[in-house]
Amino acid sequence: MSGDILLCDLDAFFASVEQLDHPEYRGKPVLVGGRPGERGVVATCSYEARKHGVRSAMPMVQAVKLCPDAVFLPVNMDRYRQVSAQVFAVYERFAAQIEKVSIDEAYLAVPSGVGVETARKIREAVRQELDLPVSVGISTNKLLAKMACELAKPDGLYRVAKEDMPKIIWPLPVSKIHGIGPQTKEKLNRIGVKTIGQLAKLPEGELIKMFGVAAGVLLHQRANGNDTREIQVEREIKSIGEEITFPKDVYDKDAVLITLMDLSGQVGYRLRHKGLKARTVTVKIRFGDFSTITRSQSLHDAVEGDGTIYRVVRELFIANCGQPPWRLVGVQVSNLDSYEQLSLFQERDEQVSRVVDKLKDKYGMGVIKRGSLLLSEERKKKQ
DNA sequence: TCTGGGGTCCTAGGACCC
DNA sequence: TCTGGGGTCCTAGGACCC
Repeated sequence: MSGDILLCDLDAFFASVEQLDHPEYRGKPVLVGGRPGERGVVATCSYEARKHGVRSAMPMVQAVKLCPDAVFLPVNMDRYRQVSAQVFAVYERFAAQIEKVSIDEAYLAVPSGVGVETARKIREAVRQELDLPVSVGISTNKLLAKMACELAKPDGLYRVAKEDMPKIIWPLPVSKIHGIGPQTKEKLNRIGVKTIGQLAKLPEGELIKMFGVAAGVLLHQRANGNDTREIQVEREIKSIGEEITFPKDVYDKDAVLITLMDLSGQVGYRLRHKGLKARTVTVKIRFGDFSTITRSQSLHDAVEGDGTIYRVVRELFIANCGQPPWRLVGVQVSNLDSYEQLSLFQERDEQVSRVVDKLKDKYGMGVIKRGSLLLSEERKKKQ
């Protein structure tokens, strides 16, 4: 299948939406993320903030030092999802095949040769109708479209042809390749490989020795601009999880269990809404020293009820919780099966969970907290 | 400086089976 | 008496991305 691939990436998306909703923030450094002074990181920052050295994923305390006069805002995910849907509706007018990568990023497949023209129209439409900047990279495969988009930012459009590789792509550092993170970069730098061009000339066998077959072959291909990944319109969900970092480290096991019960409920709710059941339940524990473990259990029968999920979570936590303090806990389900029709003998827990879901749908997530029930149960057990 | 939350994919070892 | 080889599933951890 040949054609043009576009990567559309909304610039500083969360910050841009905030500047859209609050015109008084335009032209100012805007930081969206955790609250300053508390635990948390920068989710997105406007380009005005980037001038001060602020980056996404940076701890908030550090960002405050770099840019104390910035506008600090919490993440308003519902709003961003809403705007994202509007943007994707625009994309649909210009491409039949769209792969949603994330809330602010999508690959579009368009006929060969019309990439630049389509990109121009998309940028214009998104700007006119939604007043948002979107950068677009154009090429013949996903990898090069992604790299082109990096060169297009901010608020631009850029096309990279395969023939342009040596001139435009090869001088760039290896870390610019999608999939090369800090570890891989460091490993390559140690053998003197700094640029993509140097990586491209390295024998494939060498890379396989260093990184194993899968990663070695991939690195060799990517450095040479080869990428056969197709646009995936429908992507199957593999796991659903919720986790939380406590505002302060917790020493009270019962308090952690209450949190785990709430997280189990949130995960179960999302699971049932997707029409799925899970065969594997995982609990994640991060300790005060930031060391982190995960413990999982696969079950004979797939589960979907909040109580069933929590029972496994509770057992796993109690058996593996080590010594306090705890910094973070999480609940994840995987090994997902699509949902079967209710049997006549469905568990009571599943019935209860569905009633709870209906209430949550109607009145919002906050309406029912089973945690408080748990606390009294835990206390009873102790007495 | 003190490190979020949502994911995907890969590796490696061990259990178990034929 | 000296212990193959392949396949699958499970578990834990790590790299990476947005």
